[in-house]
Amino acid sequence: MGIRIYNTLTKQKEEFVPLVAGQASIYVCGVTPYNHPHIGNARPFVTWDVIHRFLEHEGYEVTHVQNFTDVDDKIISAANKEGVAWSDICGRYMEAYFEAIDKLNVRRADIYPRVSDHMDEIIDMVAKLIEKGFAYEIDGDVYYRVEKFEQYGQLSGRNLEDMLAGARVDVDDRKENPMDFALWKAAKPGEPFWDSPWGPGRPGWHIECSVMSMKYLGESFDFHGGGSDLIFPHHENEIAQSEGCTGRHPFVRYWLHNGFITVNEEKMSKSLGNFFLVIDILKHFEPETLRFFILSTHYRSPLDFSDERLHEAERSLSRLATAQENLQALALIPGMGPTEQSAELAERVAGIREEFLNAMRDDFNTALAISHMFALGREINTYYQSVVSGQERADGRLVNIIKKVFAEMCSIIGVLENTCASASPSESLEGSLLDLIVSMRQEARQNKNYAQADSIRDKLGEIGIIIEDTPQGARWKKQ
RNA sequence: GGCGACAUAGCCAAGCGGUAAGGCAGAGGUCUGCAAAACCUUUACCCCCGGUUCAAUUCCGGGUGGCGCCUCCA
Repeated sequence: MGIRIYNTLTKQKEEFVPLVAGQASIYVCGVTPYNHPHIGNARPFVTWDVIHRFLEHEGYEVTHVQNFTDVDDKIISAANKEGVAWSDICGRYMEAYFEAIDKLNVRRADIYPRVSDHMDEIIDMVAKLIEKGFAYEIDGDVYYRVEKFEQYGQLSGRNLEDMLAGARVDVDDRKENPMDFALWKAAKPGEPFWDSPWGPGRPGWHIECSVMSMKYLGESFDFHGGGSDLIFPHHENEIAQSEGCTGRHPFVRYWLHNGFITVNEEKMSKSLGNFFLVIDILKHFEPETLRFFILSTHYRSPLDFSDERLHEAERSLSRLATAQENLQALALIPGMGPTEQSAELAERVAGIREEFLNAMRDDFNTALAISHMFALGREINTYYQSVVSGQERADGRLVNIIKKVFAEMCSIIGVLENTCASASPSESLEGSLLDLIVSMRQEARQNKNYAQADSIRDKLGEIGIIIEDTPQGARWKKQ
């Protein structure tokens, strides 16, 4: 079974056929670094991280490019406000971006191109568009001539007349058509600028992505992603620029757009001021919880954000973490040969794995895939209980298979990946102290001194440590 | 005004032609010294009205409701 993908361009699911067999090229619209990333920003990069991981799992060699729009009005105004150079603002928030994605266990893309490093290529492309008749210069500005590009509106499903009818844009009399958009903007006082054949200025918003995606991935490539608010005008314009320039179609084979994160059912956005910064959420929740929350809904659906939802995600995830703990406990029990039950379980586990993978192959349906992780968790817990209670003997080979499958799922979703690792040095003292306390409590229990045992448990609970008694002794975990 | 997508249990959320996955919360039970965790059982006239079909939550048409894009925005 191949991978099926919903393509915004055709509005339907299509079989993924890469441009080059065995390879997958991805360009994702990244952030404008003028503030810490908010979770609306986090959704595309978590989503694309999973897509990247899954494509690799399926054997594709992935090239993943994600840009930084480091030349922009908002950066300039932030810099002016603080009285620092615009490049300082960019530097600070690009760093913040990387800190956030590292915490969210998002693997790095292969290339992070910046607009300011691609001025020559941008100028070349604008010049070429003028030469081909797709653009014209007025007073140091350069505009794209939308009427010249026949398929304009194809991606967003509109035509020029409709757009004009409902136009809310300020009409600029100098433009040939109100929908014509800027490729190059003449410099205004106090703004950074670059020299060009049309005088000093800076690029319009859309041209950068055409230039940088084609530079690193070629004139035609597989995936282009971003939030659905980018469909129009940004991605529509990218197509017009790129295909107008190269004459090649398609510029992008599969357009993927993620839904928004909302708050009280309204789009989270900086202009509405209802946004939550990743850095702030992580003061109250584990990064893994936020990641799991994002992935527990299909990427195209809207996702309403609230503390309550996050708490739910936390509890759900801990269910999976418990199953993982049980699996690790199982691995420590000396294994014997297979039994009839363990053979059946092995079969069910293989079935769950297939279903998980099929869910991912169906337009990266992480929500469905995760439900199969819960199914596996249930199997693990049941098996663990029957082994621990002596009803069933441990099958070492089976335990290894389950561990492999569970780890495989975790590595695709990008969650519960490092829990096997031993405690970090800073936690090891804490860990051994807790082990000591737990063993003292065990002693009390053995002496039937339940009052003391319960008091220890309660007091640990007050500081956020949960004690669970199991047939093989007590174990502790952080709340 | 133009365009697009969405409406599934108390909440969240998959499915999208053959009468409904999963999670959270709730109820009952098993296990436990007691808990916790886990396991078992339990909770849906799939927004409304038409149509197509042997069969529709799933397709088509029309409503209703909230959402997004058309202006910077992930």
